This record gives sequence, C-alpha cells and structure tokens, in this order.
Amino acid sequence: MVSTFQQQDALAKLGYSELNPLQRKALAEGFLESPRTLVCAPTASGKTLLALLAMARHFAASSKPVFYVVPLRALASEKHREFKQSLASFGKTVGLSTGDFDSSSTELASFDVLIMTSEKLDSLLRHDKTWLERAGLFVFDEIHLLADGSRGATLEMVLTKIKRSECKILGLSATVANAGQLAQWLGAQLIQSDYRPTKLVIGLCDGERLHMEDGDVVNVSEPPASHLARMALAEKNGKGQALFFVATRPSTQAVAKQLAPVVRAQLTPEELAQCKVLSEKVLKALPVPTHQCRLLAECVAQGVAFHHAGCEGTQRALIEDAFKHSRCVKIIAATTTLAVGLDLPASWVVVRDIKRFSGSFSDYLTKMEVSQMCGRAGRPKFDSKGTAVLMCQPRELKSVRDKYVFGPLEDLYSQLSSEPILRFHALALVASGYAASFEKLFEFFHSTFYAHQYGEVEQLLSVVEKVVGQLKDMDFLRERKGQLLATPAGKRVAELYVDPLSAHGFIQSMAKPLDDFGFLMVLQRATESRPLLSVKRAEEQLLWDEWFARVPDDAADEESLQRYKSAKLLDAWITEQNEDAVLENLDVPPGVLHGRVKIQEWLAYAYSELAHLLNQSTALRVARPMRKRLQYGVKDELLPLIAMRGVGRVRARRLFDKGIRTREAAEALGEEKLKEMWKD
DNA sequence: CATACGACTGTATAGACAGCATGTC
DNA sequence: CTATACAGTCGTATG
Repeated sequence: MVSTFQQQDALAKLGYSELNPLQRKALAEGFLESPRTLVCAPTASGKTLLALLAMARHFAASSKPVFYVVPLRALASEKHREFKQSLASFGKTVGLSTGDFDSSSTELASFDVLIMTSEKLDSLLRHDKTWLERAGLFVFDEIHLLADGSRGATLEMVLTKIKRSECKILGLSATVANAGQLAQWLGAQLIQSDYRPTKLVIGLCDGERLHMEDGDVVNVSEPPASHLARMALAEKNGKGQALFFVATRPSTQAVAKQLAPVVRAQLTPEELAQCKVLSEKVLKALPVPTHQCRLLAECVAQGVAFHHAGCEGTQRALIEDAFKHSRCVKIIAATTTLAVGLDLPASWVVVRDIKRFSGSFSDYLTKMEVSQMCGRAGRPKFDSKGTAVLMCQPRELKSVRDKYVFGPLEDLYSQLSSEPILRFHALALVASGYAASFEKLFEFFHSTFYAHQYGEVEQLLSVVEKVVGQLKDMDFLRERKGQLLATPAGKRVAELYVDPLSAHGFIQSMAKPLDDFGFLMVLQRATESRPLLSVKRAEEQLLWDEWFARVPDDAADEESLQRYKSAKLLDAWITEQNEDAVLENLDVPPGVLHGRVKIQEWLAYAYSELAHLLNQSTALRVARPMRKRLQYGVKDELLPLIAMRGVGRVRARRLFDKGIRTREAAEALGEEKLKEMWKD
C-alpha cells in the first residue's frame, strides 16, 4: 500500500500540488494498486501525470524497468525530454530508443524508464525475448491506435505478448465506445472520464453562417476560411492562434496562401520581424530552395505556415516551434501530420475538410479522427476554452451535427486479419521463439484482441496456416515432426524487420548480376518502398522511353513506371545531380526525397545482410557500396573520402574536384590544409 | 483581329514505423 | 455514393 503521504510526496516531486477530476477519480478507484489499468479520457485531460504517478508507485516497490510506448518518434523524443526532467527528482534515468536515435543495447538495459515506439518494442522483443521477464511495467500511450489500419496490428501483437506475461500494464486511450471490451481483454481495470481541462466549444460553418453549439449564430460575409481566421486571431485579446486541418497537401498550401494577407494585417511590428527571421531560416533549411520552400518562406513571413509530409523535417520543426513558443506564426494549415501526438495546442481548430478521398470516392472522417483534431483546441494551462469549427455544405449541416456533435464514438476493431501483416508477424513469432509449432502459433492467436472481439478465430487461423505455407515456400520456415523452426535467413529477416515478401524478392534477385540502377529497381519492389512515386499522365511517354532504354530485361506491369520513377529519383541522388532541378523535374517535394532515401538505405542494408548470410558475394559487392552511396548521396568515387570523420557529400565533392581522391591523400595534407580545401 | 478573362475539363489525391553504427553545411 | 484544387483548354467579350 502506498500511503496518502507518499502520494502527496510523489506529487510534490513531480511539481504538482493538486489533482484534476480525472486524476482524483483514478486514484479513488484504486488506480495505483491495480496491476493492470486502462484509462480512457479525452486529449489533454492529464493522463501523463497518471502515468508518472504509476511509474513512481512502481519504483516504490520494484527496481524493474518501465517501458513507455508511443506511436510516433517525435512523441518519443518529446516524452523523453519531459520525463528526464520529471523523474530526475526520483533519481530515475530515462532512455530513448527509436529508429532515429538509439542507445547501445547495454546502455538500454541500464535505464529505469525506456521510451520507444511500438515497432521498436516489437523489434526489441524479436531480438531478445528476455526483455519481457526483466520488465516491470509497460505504459502504452494512445493505445486506441490498436485499431489503426496500417500500424495497429503491431501494437496488438506486442500487447498480446505482454498480456501473457506477468508484467504490469497501464494503457492510456482516447475516449472510445468499446473501452470495456479492450479492458476486459487486457485483464485491466477500466477508468473512464469525460473531463477536459478547458471547455471545448464546437461550431459548424456551412459557408454562410457559423452556428456555435452554445447558441450564437454568426453571418459569414467573406471567404469562410478568412472569416474564421479573423475570429480565431481576435481570440485572447488578439493573441489567438489556429490550426486548419485539410485533406491534401495542395490544400494546405492554398489555405496558407489565402490566409497570408489576412494574418499579416494583424501582426505587430515585432511579430513581423520575428516572422522575417523565421522565413529566412525556412529558406536556408535546404542548400537550394525549391518552389515549395519559397512558397513556405513567403507565407511564414506573413505569419502563416503549411505543414505536411512533403516539407523538410527541419522546416516542420521550425514551424512547430514558432507556433508553440515564439508564437509569431498564427495559423498552420496542416494535413493529418499534426492531428495525433505532438503537443501543439491552439485557441482555435478548424476542420475544413471532414471528407477525405479514399480510393475511388471521398468518405467522411470518423468521429474519432475529428475528435482527435478538435482535441487540440484550447491550451490547458493558459486558455479557459477552446473552439473547434467543422466546415461543411449547407445541406450537410444536420447530418454533420448528428454525427460529430451528438453521435456516438466508433468501436475499436482489431486490424490483425490482413494477410501481409500476419505473414510479417507469424515469421517473427516462430523465429524469435514465441511459437515453435502450429499448435503454439494457434494458441497465441487465440489470445489476441481479434479472438476476444470476434469470438471465433477459424478464419484468422486459416490465414495463419496459409502464410506459414508461404513462409515455408520461401524457405524462411521449415516444419519437422510437427515443430516449426526458422531457417537462418528467416531468423535474420525477422530481425531486420523487413517484410518476408520483400526479403524473398531480394534473395531471388541475387541469382543474376545487377548493375547499380538494376539494384535500385529491385529495391522498389519491396513492400517498404510503397507507396511509390506517382506518375502523372503527362510524364508517361517520356518515362516509358527511358524505361525501354534502361531496363530492357525487366517485365513490364502497371507499376513499372512508378518503380522506374522512384528509382530515377534515387539514382539522381547518388549521382549528385542538382537537387532542386531533380525535385522540380520529377515534381517531388523535398521532404519526400529525404524520407525515401532513408528507407532505401535501410533496405540496402537488409539486402547486403542477406547477401552476406547467403554467401552471395557478387550481390554483396553491389549492395554494400550502394548502401553507403544512398546514405550520403554520393557517386562511387567519393566513398573513400566519405569514410573520414567530418566529411559529408559536399566536402567530399570539393576535395575530390581539387584532386584529393583518397583518404590517404587527404590525411597526408594535414588538418589545417584539409579544412582550407573543403571550405569553398 | 488580338488579347483578357472566365467557363469548362481532366487529373490527382495523407501519413510514417523499422536496422545499424556513429557524426552533414 | 458524400470532393476539390489546380493546370490546361476552349470560348467569348472587349478594345
């Protein structure tokens, strides 16, 4: 038992003097003494403090480490910063482990709290399942993402593993309809609350009128977005800020452009000066600014920004920071990049597009998705209320109100049933020792949320059987006397965390020799390379001509052009072609280039590891240097120079062009002279 | 008859996790 | 089915 005194003590150490209603309710319901708990409450309701208290309570009785699992890398580093500070007074250390930034494995074992993404946890458990016995408490932030179509299944898999162990679990979830079902599956006590620290006022705007749910109706006399922007800025004595959520990247840019003059007129001279400085930083984020960078800089100079995955990472960070801290950026028009996770509250949130194109038609967002966005309205410590406005057509007004204001939240559904996902995880379960037979494999899937939710697993198990068959055909798994075991290649594939189908494609390609471009084309067949770059109608002919000249022996299919265009972008990168010209030519935004390069470098590594394992020396001789070239964006000839500390693609190129072509030649020059050489 | 501008048509569409071993301008 | 922005094309009014 933790006495009230210790509770108060822990709170004080965390820098809090009192609890909010959610937190009081949780403690009153025995939250701290329950080994497994699921807390369901709205965004910003103070769930993080509950997690901190649970950790403090855990450490009072145990020295086993805590795993804190989040859905995004950005969120992981945010929590890392926050927890390092909060837990310092308890003498606890906090480590971070994501694909971006990783401590060494010995170091990992020494932290009291480890923050990671669910994929990283999955990967960790694949490499070493004893983590499960060593861990004491698992905290899952945004656990409702279990129902996310693309990544939820991984979360469900790790949850199933953990649930079957002795570890304590704390799940933190947004409000969902079937929270009870999830809690029951986890064997967890359910704590629910609707508490929000700031009042949320919802409005519906049909383009002609703005209907506030608290009764006010305002006539809209100018373009609705401009009108809403003006209202948002007027909030908080002219200190208001707004997030506009739209469906597509071009829309973020169009909204930002449209609102720029509106916002500019409201900026103080100081803010204008800050924006000017920021604008220059945005422009300088890339060596050569592209069309998109210039547009962004132009908007930012006027206090507005757009934010989507095509924006360079540093530019996104600059904008987020300027919105949150210096607050000279008043409005961000964003895609879903900002909907989940990041702590970026605004006084107003405008959901301009409540429909999103999906496949062949456009579909309404779920209430849960819209709630996530609206939840960003109102800053808990500073604002007394937040405003969220949904935009729609006049004829939609009633149905939109029924759905998003008064309608029920949707249930969470397991996303485990898809074949590619099961193939990926079935291999890992066998390879890392969780299931050594069909029987064990079936038993495992019997304890998933999927099985709990649907009651029957026949269909699931038949898919499992099918994918195991495929894994046997690819020789990643073998069956002997009823036992399943992974081949060395299968084990390595599971550890490398690539799709078995991708790995199989890699291995098959090793049968015949590949040139550099052919190698890039092979990488584009991997699942991880998708979605490929899209090919516009107008580009088709040109790309076909190039394709026939360059990839004569590859079988053509409906994706050939997309693979070719994707490979062409990478080829331009590793042959040091003028970056902005390539981006303009292929119509690829800067963020996309850097994102793709990172993935391809990882795939090239996986490829060379498999080539090494299978003694494919010819393939290895192609893959090894290609990995380095993808990593640095250099031609073959620069590889010796790149190996030196402090030398990247730019410096290496300068040295090479001045006749310094080997590492030895460079080192013979001495440090002083070398620095002089690469200076300009 | 040349130009400017509006109506119309065709086309395309969000995001982001993982390995490994250290350091770009 | 319940979308929309933009680029390119065509058509018409205007000088």
